[in-house]
Amino acid sequence: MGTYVREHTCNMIYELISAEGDRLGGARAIISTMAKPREPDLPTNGEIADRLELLGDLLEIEGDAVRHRVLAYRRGAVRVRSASQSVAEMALAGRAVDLPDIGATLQAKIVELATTGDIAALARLRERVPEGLATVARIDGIGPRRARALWSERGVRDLDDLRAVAAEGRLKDVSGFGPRSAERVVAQLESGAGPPERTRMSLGRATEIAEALAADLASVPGVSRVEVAGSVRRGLPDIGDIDLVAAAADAALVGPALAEHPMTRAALAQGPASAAVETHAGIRVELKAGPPESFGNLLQHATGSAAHNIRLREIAVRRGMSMSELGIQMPDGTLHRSPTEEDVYGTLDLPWIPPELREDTGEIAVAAAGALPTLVTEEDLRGELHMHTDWSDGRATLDQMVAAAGRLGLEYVAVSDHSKSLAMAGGLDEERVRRQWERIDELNARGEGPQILRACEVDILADGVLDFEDDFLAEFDWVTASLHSGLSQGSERITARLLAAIESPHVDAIGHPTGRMLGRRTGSRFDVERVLDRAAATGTCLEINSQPRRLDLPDHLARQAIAAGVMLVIGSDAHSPAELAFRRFGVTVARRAGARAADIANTRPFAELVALRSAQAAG
DNA sequence: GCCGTTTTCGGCCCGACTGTTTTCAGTCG
Repeated sequence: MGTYVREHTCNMIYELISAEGDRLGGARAIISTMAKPREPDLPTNGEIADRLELLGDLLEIEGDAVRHRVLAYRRGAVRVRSASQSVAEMALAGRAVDLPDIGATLQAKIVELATTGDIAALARLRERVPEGLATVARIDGIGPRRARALWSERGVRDLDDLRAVAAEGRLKDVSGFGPRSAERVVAQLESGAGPPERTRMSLGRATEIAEALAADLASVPGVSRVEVAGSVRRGLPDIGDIDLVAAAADAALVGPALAEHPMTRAALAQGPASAAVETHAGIRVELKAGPPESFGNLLQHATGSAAHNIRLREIAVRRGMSMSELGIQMPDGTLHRSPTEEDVYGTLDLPWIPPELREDTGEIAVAAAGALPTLVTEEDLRGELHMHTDWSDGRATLDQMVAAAGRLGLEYVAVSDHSKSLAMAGGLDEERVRRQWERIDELNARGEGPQILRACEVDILADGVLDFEDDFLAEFDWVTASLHSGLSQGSERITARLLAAIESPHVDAIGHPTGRMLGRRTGSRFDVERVLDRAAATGTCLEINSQPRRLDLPDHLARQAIAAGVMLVIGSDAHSPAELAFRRFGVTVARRAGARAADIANTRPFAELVALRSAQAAG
């Protein structure tokens, strides 16, 4: 019965998603791009998106095109960039039009790019408008109109021309420019040219800064509530800016408090309803403030994503309403203000949608059908199955780690230090493992605190052999197998190593399956379809590693794993007591993947986990 | 250029902040 309901709900969601036009179609996409090598001569999604964007930019700078035509190119570019399949392949098969925002015209242009290497319309446009102006227009405070003015009034065709004009002090008389904006452009050109790459940081670091600021601003007199919004609240793995919202009787009080905060390096903007600053950590913080009566509207608006909000506003418009951060203008002209987000969504006849799902990937249709899953929460986690002690590369003792897990209310905890081949991390050989077990047995004998599992993070060696013999592995309560070396091997070898571990009757989970490190290295390539298929068949769990630099599996693969019937585990990979708190980020990834508690193995009591494990050993 | 639970034509999300064209356009999120 339970199983039926679960699968039925899952299928329903999947069908709705498919009906939405493959917006959640990461699954098939990843399979096709990772299972077989992409045709080497086809343009990547990024290259296609760059061309479409350039087409839109140059059209806009030229100034003759209908504004919405420009926007259509830009929307198409965004959609192509975020697509998880090869859009060139899709276009060649006539299926790119299945993507939202891609029509017959854009598909034809993508086919043209894929087959001839260029787009004729773009080539003609380049003859009329200098390509370099697109870069000029991307400078902070310039934009297409001013770029066109620079071109027509000063003959500026690229960044170098702009530098020359600026150096001669001939910027300030260009229409649209005053002394302030000229100064701003000059400053940018001097500080290393071009549009600056804004600092990005991990979700973990951004969350820390955002929550500290929110707590401090909440104590400002007259402020009743401050919440973290934006991409931090949606749980994206890497963060470009921090959004905060405040409820205050007088909104104008909050901005100055942010500007004067010790973390603030420079104020960027300041108005009665919003403020922006840059912190010493180099990240931009946006603050919006409003009255408590419409706090729900403000929080919903600032949480985004932009695409999700646009979709909602379109729904509102179709019903004769108009939606903004101030409230929802009803058909009779009154402004309906919502103190809570539930009321905002309710006004559109939708259930509240968890922030982690607000990416315009089909979640609104799922919500409208009443088929949103109840997502897993941190409170659902009963045990920790991946953490280290100072027996290997952890920074705290076994006793300290176990005690910390106990304080978090965990029922069971796996002591899973590295195996012998990972010498760099002080990996344990069989003898040291047995000594560690003696200590575990002593602690368990006391009957206090969480149940401690004999566990390990065993290396999957470069040839696919596990770092411990089968007989020895059989003695552990929980075995996580991970790749730590040879991560750049080809897809075939990585796949073979993962499959070897998955097929072992003693391996319970695969740790950080892709090996990605955010901002440092992309994950290993492997045959996702085969790995998921065998993991499901053998009952081997795949880990969502909660370390902010890993977050691995990534959300799209976790979603695909759930659809394939694979059980997931959320592991902190903690190397200190404080890092056990990273579990919240693993939970966030799981939620972005649409995971319910039932999809996560360590939401179960240990007895059930043992049953799962013995079923696997028997099967 | 895209798209349809009012539409295959006629629309297309919304407001804040900044600087400058002193009543608003450009830019941004």
